[in-house]
Amino acid sequence: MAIPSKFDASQVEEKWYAYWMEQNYFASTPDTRESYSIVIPPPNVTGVLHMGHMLNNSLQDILIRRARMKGLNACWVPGTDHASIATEAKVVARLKEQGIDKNDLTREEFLKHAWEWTDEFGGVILQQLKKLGCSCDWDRTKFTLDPDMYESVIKVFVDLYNKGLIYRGYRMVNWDPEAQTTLSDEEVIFVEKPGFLYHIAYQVEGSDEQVIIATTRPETLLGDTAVCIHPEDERYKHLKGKRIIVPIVNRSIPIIEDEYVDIEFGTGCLKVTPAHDINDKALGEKHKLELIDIFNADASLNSYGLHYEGKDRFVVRKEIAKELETLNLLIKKEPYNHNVGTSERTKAVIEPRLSDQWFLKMEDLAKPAINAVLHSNEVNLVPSKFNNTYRHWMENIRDWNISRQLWWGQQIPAYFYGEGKEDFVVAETAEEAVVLAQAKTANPKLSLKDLRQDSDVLDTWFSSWLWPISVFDGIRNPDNEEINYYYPTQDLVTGPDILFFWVARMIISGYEYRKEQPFTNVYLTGLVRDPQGRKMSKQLGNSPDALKLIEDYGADAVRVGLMLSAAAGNDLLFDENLCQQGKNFSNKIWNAYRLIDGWEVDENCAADPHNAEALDWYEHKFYATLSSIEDHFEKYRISDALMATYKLLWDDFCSWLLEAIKPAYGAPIDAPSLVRIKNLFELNLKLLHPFMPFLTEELWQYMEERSADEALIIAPWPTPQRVDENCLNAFELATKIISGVRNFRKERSISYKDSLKLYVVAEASQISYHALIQKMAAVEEIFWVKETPSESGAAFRVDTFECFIPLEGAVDAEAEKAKLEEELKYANGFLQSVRKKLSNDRFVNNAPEKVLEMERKKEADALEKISVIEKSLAAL
RNA sequence: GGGCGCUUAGCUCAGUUGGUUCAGAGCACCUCGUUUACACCGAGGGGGUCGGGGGUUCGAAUCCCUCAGCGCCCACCA
Repeated sequence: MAIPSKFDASQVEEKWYAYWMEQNYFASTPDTRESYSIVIPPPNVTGVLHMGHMLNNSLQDILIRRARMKGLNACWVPGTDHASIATEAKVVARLKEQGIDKNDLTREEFLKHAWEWTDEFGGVILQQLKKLGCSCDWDRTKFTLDPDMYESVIKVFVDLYNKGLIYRGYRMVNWDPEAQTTLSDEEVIFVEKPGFLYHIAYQVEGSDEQVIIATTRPETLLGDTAVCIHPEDERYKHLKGKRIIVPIVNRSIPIIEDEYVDIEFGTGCLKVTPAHDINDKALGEKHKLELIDIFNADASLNSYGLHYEGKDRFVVRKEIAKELETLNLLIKKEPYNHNVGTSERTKAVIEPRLSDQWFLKMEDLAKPAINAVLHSNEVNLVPSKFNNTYRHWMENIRDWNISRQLWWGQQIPAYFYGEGKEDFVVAETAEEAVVLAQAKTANPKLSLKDLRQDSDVLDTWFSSWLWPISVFDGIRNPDNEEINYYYPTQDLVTGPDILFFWVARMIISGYEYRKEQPFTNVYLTGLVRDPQGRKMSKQLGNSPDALKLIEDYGADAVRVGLMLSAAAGNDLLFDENLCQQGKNFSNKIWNAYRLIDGWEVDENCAADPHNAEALDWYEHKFYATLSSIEDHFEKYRISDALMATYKLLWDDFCSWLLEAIKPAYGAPIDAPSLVRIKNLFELNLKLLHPFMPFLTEELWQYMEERSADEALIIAPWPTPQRVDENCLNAFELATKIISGVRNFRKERSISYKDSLKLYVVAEASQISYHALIQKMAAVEEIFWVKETPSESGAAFRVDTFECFIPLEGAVDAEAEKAKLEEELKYANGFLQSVRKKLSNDRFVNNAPEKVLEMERKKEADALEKISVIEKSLAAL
């Protein structure tokens, strides 16, 4: 069967992916082999594939494919995340389009819509991963809201509650007025926004005096319950103990003193609004101030807003400034930039708000997780520079607000039976709750219908932090075969943006629920940016369509393109040219095989010793490169591993080996050489397979008929062999001579069709690969001589060997001379610097013997080179 | 405001404990080439005082100090 002249990626990709699936190569079940497992960072169920997914899933596939070939029981668990706030926002928006208001629906009705949405779009992204070639064990696909996963989350909540680690607190939380839910601190992004610093006059009670306060949020004065000054502030000493009138509302509030106030800032006088500012809240508690919440859930003003009731806070800010102005109370309004917290998901400006929420105490839970990364190295972050970031966050960890005022998610298993703060019980089921409530209230008549389950759901991350355990059912059945076999997993590949959201918390839950790390290595990828260095975003429209890229270049090419510049932790400036480079590489390999495939064999022909020589060399080169590739993989330097493979294939295999053994036009190749080159090509395909699964499987299967257990995807990874360094060095010397001759031709515009004679001042035994030199440099004959011939021609030097090529007339003696003098000058300068070192006593006395030896060798080599050059000069 | 990191060829980056092969790679660039695997190619080539300054050392891209520029994380002062 003749191989097509072009590599048709799309057709090949579909064919082999289907074959791999059919043969169940991706599937894993526990057996006697060592396990190697990866859990996918579950993408949002409604998400679509973007460049970030392409990057980290390519990496995971490379790792898992290599592990599989190494004979490990490789298991890559795929799945999706319910992404409560993001998904709920999308569902709400779609309902709105259909004219349905979420508030008009019951919880059950809403969830029905959400599930419909999930079933419609959910998993699209998993289908897209298949196009990339991802070899996930699809039978294991999980969703964070699957019943078993749900159950695990609830079980953990109850357990942590019973351990006293989960508590309910009336706290200042981050309120997203658009999604109308709280956010964890991590979900709040501070953005610098232009605003104003308003200077407002407050009347001192029972006096004509006015006090000026400075604020960026004048609308909150409606909730002011004190004005605060610094106890040492001379300007305001006389005000101590007095009261002040809040403008517009005309409420009398106390003047309090606290060192919290910065005398330097603004007027040194601070209005205190405990309900709407975290610091003011603290002041309020310290000074026992009244607390006035002036906002509704959507951050419009409530009845405390008086005539502003119902209007949004930003509208009120403007209007109240105007009113103050007409009252002559607005003294000054100066432009002022300040940081404003915004919602990561909805971009809405966050309001600090007091409410009842559920919290998880983190400090003690974090301890083993700190130790694992920073001391015991049970978990390695790659690159390790993230250790510092990790430490800082973990050592200053705050309690985790885990409740969300949403419906899409795991409903908090707390059941209320009364109106009191403590009138609730926590249980896995309502039935258990009844029993608990009866006991707690000492009321045996209390029944199911007296219980009202907390309407909030849990933070999405409260389910994904269990992911490496729950996908193997290790929460519900902590001693099952799967969890014991696959846990801990080996590698986790994800972005540093979710180091705290997800990675740190998984480590925490791992130690809490399995007493050991959830994974050994965390490979943190960089962000994918556009060629200008900007983040890829929908708004900018600078993100290429991932699937279109695969269509245009082929999945293998896109993978190669991404890997080529994806050092761990470094942002990657993605340029489509990288995919082109990947495609070029595909083409190169494809054609290399076409060449081999086209060779006619002469069965009668004995093995050509020159071919054997070159094949021997490549074998050594291959294994030398293999060990460096293994080293790169050990250190998670995936792009280096790929680059080493790339150069091995392109330069060593194609440019040197294939050219070396390529038969002359129309001539056959000897059978033993063909067998060997095919074996070597198979080794190449194995090395390449994790990076370019489709192309390599296609070629592998072209080479010969393979049974199902001989597919490349499960072929054994090459094992390192002893490498003969002398062989590699000798070959390199030969290639330098070849390059020398080629350069000689180039400089003089001598075509390869014109054959040359080459004289080398050396013993024939000092240089190997004579036939190779002749063939690759198009040299008709090599003469091994004691002295440079005196005929007309030109010389060049390779290492310390003088090479000479006779050439009629066309040699410019002056130019030759100038060139030689230039070389001589450089060599002399080099010699001088070496001798200067060697004549320095302090160097000779202090430098290690090894270094001295090298310097002496350098000196000897330089001397030899100088003598060679001088001889040539004399000859001219 | 606190902490961490980065600055090496036009671009993206390697350079492990200071010392052969330390100034490198890929891409881009320049020159030549239709030699039947590949022009998605081949052969050859140019290009950096390793951000500036100072110091330690026999010796610094590598260690220390300082300045400049950039990035990230944390906190969030009205």
